Amino acid sequence: MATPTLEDVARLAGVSRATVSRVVNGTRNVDPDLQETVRNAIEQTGYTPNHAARSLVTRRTGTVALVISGAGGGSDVFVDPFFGRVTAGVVDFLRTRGVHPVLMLADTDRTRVDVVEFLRQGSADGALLVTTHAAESLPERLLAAGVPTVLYARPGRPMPVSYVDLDHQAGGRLAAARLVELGCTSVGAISGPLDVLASQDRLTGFRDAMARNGFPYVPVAEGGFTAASGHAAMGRLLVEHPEVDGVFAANDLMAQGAVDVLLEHGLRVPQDVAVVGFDDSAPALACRPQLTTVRQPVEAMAAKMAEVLITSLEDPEQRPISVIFEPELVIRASA
Amino acid sequence: MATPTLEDVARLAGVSRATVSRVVNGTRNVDPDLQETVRNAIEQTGYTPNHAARSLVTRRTGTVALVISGAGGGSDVFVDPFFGRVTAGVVDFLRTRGVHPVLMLADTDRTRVDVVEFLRQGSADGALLVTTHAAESLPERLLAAGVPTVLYARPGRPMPVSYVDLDHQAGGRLAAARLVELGCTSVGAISGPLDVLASQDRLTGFRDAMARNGFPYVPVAEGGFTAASGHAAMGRLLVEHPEVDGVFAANDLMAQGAVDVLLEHGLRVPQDVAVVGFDDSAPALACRPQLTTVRQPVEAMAAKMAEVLITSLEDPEQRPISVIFEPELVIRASA
DNA sequence: ACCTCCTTGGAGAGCGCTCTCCAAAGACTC
DNA sequence: GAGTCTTTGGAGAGCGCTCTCCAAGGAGGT
Repeated sequence: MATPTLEDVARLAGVSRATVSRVVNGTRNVDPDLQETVRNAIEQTGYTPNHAARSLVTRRTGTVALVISGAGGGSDVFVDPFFGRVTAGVVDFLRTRGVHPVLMLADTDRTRVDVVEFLRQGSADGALLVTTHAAESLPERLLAAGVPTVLYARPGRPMPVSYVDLDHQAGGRLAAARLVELGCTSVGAISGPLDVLASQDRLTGFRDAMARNGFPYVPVAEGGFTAASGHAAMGRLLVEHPEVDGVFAANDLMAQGAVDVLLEHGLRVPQDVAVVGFDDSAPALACRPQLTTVRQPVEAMAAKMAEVLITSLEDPEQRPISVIFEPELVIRASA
Repeated sequence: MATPTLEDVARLAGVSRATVSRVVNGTRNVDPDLQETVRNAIEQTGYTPNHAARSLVTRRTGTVALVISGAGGGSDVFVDPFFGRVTAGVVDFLRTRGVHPVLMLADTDRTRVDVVEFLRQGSADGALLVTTHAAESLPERLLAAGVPTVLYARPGRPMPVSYVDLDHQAGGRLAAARLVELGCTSVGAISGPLDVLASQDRLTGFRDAMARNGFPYVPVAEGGFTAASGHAAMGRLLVEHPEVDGVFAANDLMAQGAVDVLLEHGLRVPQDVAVVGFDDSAPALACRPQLTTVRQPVEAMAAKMAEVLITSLEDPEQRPISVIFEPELVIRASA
């Protein structure tokens, strides 16, 4: 048996297609008795509205694209707990609005084109773009295609697009203040990739605050936001500055790697070297000692991002919005 | 300007709508010169096929639902690296086929109904269901609704549905063999939630193998697949069996929690107590000492799940398929 | 040269829904 | 009680696409 259509329900209920549509969508007034009849007919036929047909006329799909633009490496972005947290936040908000996210990875030019195509086809109503690299071209492409878009993180070049972001510099300052407070005399930093705005900002904030506290120079080793890269970066730092007694790592994964190296070298954390991480994600708690870290409320930020998109979908005339979140220092054992 | 339609392209190229459609979709032969003309017209108008319209007639959407049925708790399922790995595997395969996953959480009855509705509306072509609890009702609901479905993990009750799974019992046996090989004389197990088939199977396999090796009784503490629950379970085990020198934890997160407790009690791992985890996910590597663990090839399994769904979408007459993966022991430092 | 077969383009009928318009009928005003 | 306004249901025109059918023309067989 073919799936029942509006027509079938209408015939069974003895009304017009329009009336059934009104009952289903709750638009306009429909006589209560008639409504009852229609509902029965729906029940009896097991009718479900066809999404494609509806979508064709309303020009709405009820889905949004959640685009994750890990620069380098395919689907292994998911090993970073960051993306899981973003996903969680987005899903958490969208589900309250009956909207569903379709997950897309944009890591090559080909896939970036796919994303734009996808949106232009009207397969989704808008895009949530989580990108790290400042040079990412998707924001402008999406903008050019007229796709409602919200970014996680400010765009590399100024453009009229909504975004949510963290005050990364403030986060860097928080970390510096903690190390200074602990009386560290020789501090170093493990930064994220420097083509990522957030990395630059965290470092800038950290350096500025250190400078204001009498540390004009801070040695920096660049990492790649992975535990292994943090491990390597800490190793380099240690070779050049064996006297280091305070380290700021630009995310928890790298902090974890750094702690490992320190321990391997027989140094105690935090007694010999204090370590401050960034993000406050799962590794911060799993790490021994547990990490003192700068909290980024990823879930809340992601949820906000979804919220901004939904509102701008409802009112297309709305101007771009930006929401900046404040980081927070979470003191645990490592610093 | 309104978005261009097939009609616009056809008019510009001086051909019929059908011809443009043929060029776009590559169906049937079209004269090369004409093709060229049409392609130019497409280029010129900036035409993109409308997804809803196409979907309405083809009855295909090019998306599948990736349903994650964490029993208890909303979107925090993503803190478990397991789901990130599943997502990665699924995305990795689907992208090669131009199919996109829409992420859905089924944690309440309401959301379960939503999932079924979603599929019945034809918003997606099929469902990938990742569920842990044996009592999950979605498989039968989906089956009843005639939705092509593939499960990650065998269904709680036998039913004609495709699935991929791991030989969890073999995994349990692998862990047992390792502890026996190390000469442990008093072993305990931290199981997963016992309403999860995989937990039961891992435990059964472990117990059977231990029994065959002269350990008729193995004390068990039930955990909940989180680090905290592993911590608590290990604590209980230690109270009742302070002499324990070998532990099998049913996933890495719990193993990590267990190791923490052991260390807190001044016990050395693996010298005093050997610990074997399960999954070989990120925490296994992050843990100090790094975990010896039973590897579950989650990404490959998830990719296979997607593949099975795609093939059954292509051939709806196909009978259910099941694919069982073999676990593997990964020896690191903890055992 | 006639007939058949194959290739290729066009016409047009939907796919299932929403929504604008219109008409009918009841509720008002004065 | 006539005219006006306000409900509420039905008719029907699309939304943009695919795909079946048909016709035209060229190739091949006899």
